[in-house]
Amino acid sequence: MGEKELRKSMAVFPIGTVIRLTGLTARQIRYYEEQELVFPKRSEGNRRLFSLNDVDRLLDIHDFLKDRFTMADIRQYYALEKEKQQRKEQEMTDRQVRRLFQDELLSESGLSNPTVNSHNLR
Amino acid sequence: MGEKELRKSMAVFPIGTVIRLTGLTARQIRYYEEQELVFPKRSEGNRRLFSLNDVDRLLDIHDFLKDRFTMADIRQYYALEKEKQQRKEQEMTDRQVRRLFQDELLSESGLSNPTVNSHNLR
DNA sequence: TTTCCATGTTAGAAAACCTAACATGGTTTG
DNA sequence: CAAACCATGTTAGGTTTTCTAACATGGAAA
Repeated sequence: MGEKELRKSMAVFPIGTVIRLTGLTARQIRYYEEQELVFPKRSEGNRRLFSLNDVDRLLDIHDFLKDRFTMADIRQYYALEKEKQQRKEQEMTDRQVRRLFQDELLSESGLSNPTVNSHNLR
Repeated sequence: MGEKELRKSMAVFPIGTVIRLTGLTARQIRYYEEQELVFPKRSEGNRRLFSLNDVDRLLDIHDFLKDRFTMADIRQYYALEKEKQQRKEQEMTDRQVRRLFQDELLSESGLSNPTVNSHNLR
């Protein structure tokens, strides 16, 4: 995860800030969490902490609702999105594994400097 | 001001978040404000609200202090920065005024379509 | 040494947030 | 239609967070 995505996923906003940022009410935000559509972290004292991604998602949820989708619909939508994302990530690691394997072959066959593997470079 | 700078100057973080983000103590943060080095906004209920720019500045201030600069030094430094910035902005508006003036001349002399001024294009 | 400077600590009050419960006005659904 | 459901409003009582103000402290400067 890059620096930018990391910043966007940092849980830093208490609910009051999110209310100002989104125009939603506390009730709505808490209900969306109860419905497992967003997953804010918690402070030591149990106060909700939202990330920028959470804020985006809250706005998306509200748009869906305005378009007369139900919470269950939205939950399912995000479940599918998550699966897609996970397949993508699996593809990435598969590719990395193949690359590692290839490196091994190269170094063992003596075609490459045996003390240096390409995936260690940079 | 572009969209990005606008986001960075939005006062959205309560002090607790800033504490987590910077590692500074509440005492330090409040003292830096008392010394007029940062200027957080206030919520309706009088709680401090910081922007990302404020967070950056707090970290900078702390670095200056670690380098044994005094608050007065830092205050002066930022005063100079501000002047520089203001001169720059004045330059910009001067340039705009000259351009507007030029446009007027052109349109009145009939060299340009009188119903369209170039600074209105795009 | 005395003073100053940046920060720690404490106390009491107010704001913000928490959960849980009940209320309500539109949908669906039987 | 009546009953059930859904998204949201409202209220109450309790906890956490933040506020200001004041006094304490250790190291640097005068």
